[in-house]
Amino acid sequence: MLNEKIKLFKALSDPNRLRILKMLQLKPLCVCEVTSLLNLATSTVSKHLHILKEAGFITEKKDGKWVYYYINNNPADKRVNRILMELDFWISDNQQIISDINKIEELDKQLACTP
Amino acid sequence: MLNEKIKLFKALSDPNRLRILKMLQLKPLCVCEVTSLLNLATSTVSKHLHILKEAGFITEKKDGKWVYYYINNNPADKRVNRILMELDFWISDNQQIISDINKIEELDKQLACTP
DNA sequence: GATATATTTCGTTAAATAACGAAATGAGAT
DNA sequence: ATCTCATTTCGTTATTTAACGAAATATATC
Repeated sequence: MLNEKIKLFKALSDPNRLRILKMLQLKPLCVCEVTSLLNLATSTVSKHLHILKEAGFITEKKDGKWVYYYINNNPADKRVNRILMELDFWISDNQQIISDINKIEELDKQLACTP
Repeated sequence: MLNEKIKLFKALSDPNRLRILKMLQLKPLCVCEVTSLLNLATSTVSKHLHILKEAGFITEKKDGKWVYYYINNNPADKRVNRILMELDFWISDNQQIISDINKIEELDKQLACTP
């Protein structure tokens, strides 16, 4: 079904989801860290992560109390792999992305994941 | 702006627009031909074509009474070029697309573009 | 210039999407 | 077993998107 093929493009059609992908390429992050970086409601972030996972871009793994999200290193869909490999080609030179990456460096998990 | 980068993915996030791209790769078509093939309202098709044009995938050229749409051979955005070059990679093996292509072969312009 | 006809624009409707906060869930820590 | 959080689900709202038909526009042809 053509609608199935499109899922991938739809997943990439949101600024926040692209930001998440780039973040996770730097290192795996738990939901609360991503939430802190995007400054969105946790429920919203959770949904974005779900969409990215369904499309095959990311995977999750529990670690202690937290669920960490990872870039998927073994995507079933070769197109997903291509996009992940060439992500910079598709969303290069973006100020928002650069700022995100800087924030990740100085991210204090203790602070980000405690109310 | 990240929203600008996304325009390309959004343009690809619709089944009918992907069908149009593949059709035009076979040969240029006027709006009424595309309309006849997609079986949608002409106004709807016109909008899809506009979105594809805005994203840089296609160009238009008047010929007689008709406006013909072409795959853009000189996209300003290198990403657009990549997608056009590798379109089969992104939407391969789709029954709908195959059926469209068959219909184009036996398309009678006279019939398609006259009420 | 008038007419016929293809195409675009406009206004509306229905469906999909993104966001929020609150409530429910689930898994580790006590 | 209970408690404590992080996470997900639910219900709602606002925005965006896709579709239609009717009306407006534009352009060959007569």
